[in-house]
Amino acid sequence: MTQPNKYESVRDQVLDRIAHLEVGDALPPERSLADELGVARMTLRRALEELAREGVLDRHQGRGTFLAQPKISQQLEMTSFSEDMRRRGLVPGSRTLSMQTASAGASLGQRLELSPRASVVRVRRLRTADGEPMAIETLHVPAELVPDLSATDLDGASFYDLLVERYELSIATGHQVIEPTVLNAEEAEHLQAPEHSPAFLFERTSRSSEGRLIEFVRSVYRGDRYRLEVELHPPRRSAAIPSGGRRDERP
Amino acid sequence: MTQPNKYESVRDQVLDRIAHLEVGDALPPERSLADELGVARMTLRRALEELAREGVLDRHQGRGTFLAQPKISQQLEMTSFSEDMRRRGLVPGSRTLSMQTASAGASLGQRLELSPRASVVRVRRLRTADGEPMAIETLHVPAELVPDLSATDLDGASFYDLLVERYELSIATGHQVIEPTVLNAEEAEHLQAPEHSPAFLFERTSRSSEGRLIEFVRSVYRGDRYRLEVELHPPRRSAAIPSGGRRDERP
DNA sequence: AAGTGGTCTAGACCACGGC
DNA sequence: CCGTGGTCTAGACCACTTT
Repeated sequence: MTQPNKYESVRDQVLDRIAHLEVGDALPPERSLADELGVARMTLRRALEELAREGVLDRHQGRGTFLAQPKISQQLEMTSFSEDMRRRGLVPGSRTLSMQTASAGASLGQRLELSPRASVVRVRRLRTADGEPMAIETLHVPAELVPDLSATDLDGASFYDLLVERYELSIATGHQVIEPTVLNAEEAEHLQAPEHSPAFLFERTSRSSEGRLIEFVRSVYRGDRYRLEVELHPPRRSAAIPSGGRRDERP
Repeated sequence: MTQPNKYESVRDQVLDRIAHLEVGDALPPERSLADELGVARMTLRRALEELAREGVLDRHQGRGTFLAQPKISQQLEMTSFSEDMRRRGLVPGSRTLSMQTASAGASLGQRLELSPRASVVRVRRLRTADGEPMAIETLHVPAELVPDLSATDLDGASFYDLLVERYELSIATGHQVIEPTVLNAEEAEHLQAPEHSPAFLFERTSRSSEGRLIEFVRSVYRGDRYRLEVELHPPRRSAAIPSGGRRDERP
């Protein structure tokens, strides 16, 4: 039991416990399952809530809890390109276009919360899916975080895996801005798509669990091969800006 | 007390209770606040968790709970255009471009889970923010759900509010596909933006809590005025597809 | 050491679905 | 009616931050 919180380990125990079930099968009732796992029902429920939120389980009051159909649109999570492609049933690949180390400069320094004189590694990669060009990714990382990083390290590999395995850095949270754009001539050439054709522009900054800024990534994705799908959640009532205004009042 | 769940009313009471606070101010400790509101601490915590998830509060173990800076990036929730614009600090508006009722036809019938012969209301609206064109929205609703809907009903109003107030329909969940696109000549004219300039294409289907399909909406947003911001959450460990694979095992 | 939020417990009752 | 998940309670202890 290396997890600090019991409900996390309970979550994993539940996953083991239901590994042999088919989609649509019912789980044991909460009371029995809690008993079986030796935890309070509230603790089990916390684990089940997380699994339901992740889309693994469907819960219905009065009926029971069931193994859900695996979801495809678990999008906009903090996944790497590689993981994202695998979820879409494609084989991810990578070809490094350029790599250099230089001082951050004003604007990049600000984004990475570094001194403008700090050294930053900039890697430009063509990302492929099933061998076809999918995106151009420009990665910026503080040089001190990734000593001895070489271009071949990144060929065909997941940067996030490399961070964990070699530099013991793991990314915990991120902030991403998404805009529509069109391909310029150079991007179009790399991506083997028409110039001016629609594309996504993603700008992501990622932090470690300690809050340290680890990367700034700018990615351009072909609009004809890549799209986002999201499940929209229940409208959070008035919420959000509690500025004196009236809350919703029911008659 | 018209809310069925106590934690919902507690949530609203907390919002009232903190309405006069400035950003960064501390809330009373959970124990006192629970006492004051006459509920168990667990119930109060459920309300506080929701408010923290919505971005209204920041909570820090050992320090306290604080009124958060209003967030801009609460994106990709199931909000209406009107609500979305308000959150961005803009004044939403609407001008109905066209409205007609016709039979669904094959493809639209499929999307709306209707017979191809079923009657569907199609409304095209120009959506504005601070008076400037922001998006073109094409809404499709089964006609039987919205008897006597007229074009003026929708001028300047939120369709979702109208659904609730007049038709007693409320939207619970949705599925949205997001693609980059470019404006065609007609869209460009309505949106007062250059032809071929980047734009977002959203296609959304929404359901009531009973699972009934209520609407299919196709929206084109100006890429120079609208962008998405998302907070990326921790990578859900192996999860999601519980197909016999090993869960993460720590030594 | 004191005070905060975070977790966990054991049990009660409620709301809903199916028999 | 019974069994299910959903809510709520009162209290305990833990982990973290500040004094």
